[in-house]
Amino acid sequence: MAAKRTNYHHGDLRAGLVEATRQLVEENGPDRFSVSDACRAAGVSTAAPYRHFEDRDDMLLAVCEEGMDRFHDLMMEAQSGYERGTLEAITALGRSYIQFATSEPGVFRLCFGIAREHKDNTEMVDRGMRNYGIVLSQVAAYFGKDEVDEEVLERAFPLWTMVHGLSFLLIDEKMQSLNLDHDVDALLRDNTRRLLAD
Amino acid sequence: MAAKRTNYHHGDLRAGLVEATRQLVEENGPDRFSVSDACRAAGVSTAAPYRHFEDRDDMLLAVCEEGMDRFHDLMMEAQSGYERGTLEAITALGRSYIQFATSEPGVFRLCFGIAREHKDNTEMVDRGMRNYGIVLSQVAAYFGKDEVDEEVLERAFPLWTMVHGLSFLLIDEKMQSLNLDHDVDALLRDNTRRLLAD
DNA sequence: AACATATGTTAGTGTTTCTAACTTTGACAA
DNA sequence: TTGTCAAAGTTAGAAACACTAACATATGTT
Repeated sequence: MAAKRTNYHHGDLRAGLVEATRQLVEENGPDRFSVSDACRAAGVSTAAPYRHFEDRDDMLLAVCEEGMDRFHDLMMEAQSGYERGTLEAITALGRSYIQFATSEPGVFRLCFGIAREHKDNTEMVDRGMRNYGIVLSQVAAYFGKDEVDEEVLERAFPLWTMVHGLSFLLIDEKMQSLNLDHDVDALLRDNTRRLLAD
Repeated sequence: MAAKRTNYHHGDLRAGLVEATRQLVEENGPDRFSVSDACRAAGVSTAAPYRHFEDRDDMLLAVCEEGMDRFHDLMMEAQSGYERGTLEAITALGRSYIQFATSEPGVFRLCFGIAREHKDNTEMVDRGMRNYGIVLSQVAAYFGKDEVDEEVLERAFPLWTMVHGLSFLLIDEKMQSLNLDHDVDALLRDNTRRLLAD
């Protein structure tokens, strides 16, 4: 993994470190991540990252931002196959949420589980709003509206809570440990329908 | 905070360290917790904890177990005021979930957010099942059954996902950062009703 | 070609987790 | 009452870590 390079300069160390950080977060979990590990993976000294990042948290934040963008693409892709404002389109968005969480739980935890600093970080808040906006827009269409009003906000939020919770229960393997055997896809479909009903 | 003691022996250092750990987890978050901090708070040397705990994770695990028990009491207390198997009783359980999460987010994160090891730990799995069992039992009663069958499992799980997700969104302050203004209690009530409907 | 700047390195400080070896204390048997 | 032992503390130190300061090298501009 440690690409031993011949040049003094790396080329694009920042990107290399972000990728190394992302991989390590997936392998060991966000809290087990160490700057040293990332340096070893990138093949640089332990002081090198500090030319590109403030500190350890800043490296994790970069992975977060990148993750949010990847998640955005995933949602856009997911909704593209369905007619706008349909239950299927909204369910597909939920499925992409769960897919993101289960396919890269480390980054997901980083993005959604260790919020502390994100709240005050415009980079993250903007990306959060951008992503949630996709859902809001679909829910608006579902209710036959072309703008997001109070009712849309009220009806969309429960969907978020549900897929968010389901995602965490999945990556924390609560279903395995409690011996619960649920069909995730059916669950997602039924819950979405029920939460939008009434 | 560091109670300087006069005795060589502490009395009940294990309990003292668990309490110090709990407090620190609340103050700084689980990932910022350090054994050294707990030692300072308890007024002992940094080697002392290792007479009572395997390692750092084991200290956090102890806080977890204690937290699960406290959560159990909270749920029992919450449901006691309502008639068994009613929507109100089930909603009250959800409310206690959210109350636990928001009143001690550090411990909540520890119990539900950093599962890694818990899955293989019978102490935690048993407590998890014990707590979830309270919900299952109420949902069974709601559907007029006196035992937990497949249908009860199917209908109860969505409730867990919903309150679980809501709890995380609350403690991660997503509503604040995205400027969403929802009435949590109303949300809980409506979602519970919708998820049980049909 | 000269220089300023960006981006790397080495060497170090202070903190951390955890272990090894030693010390104190309380409990219990003789 | 006293001797002994185990439990539960201590100090000292190893290894890993985050981060900084001072120095080195490459790169782009003039």
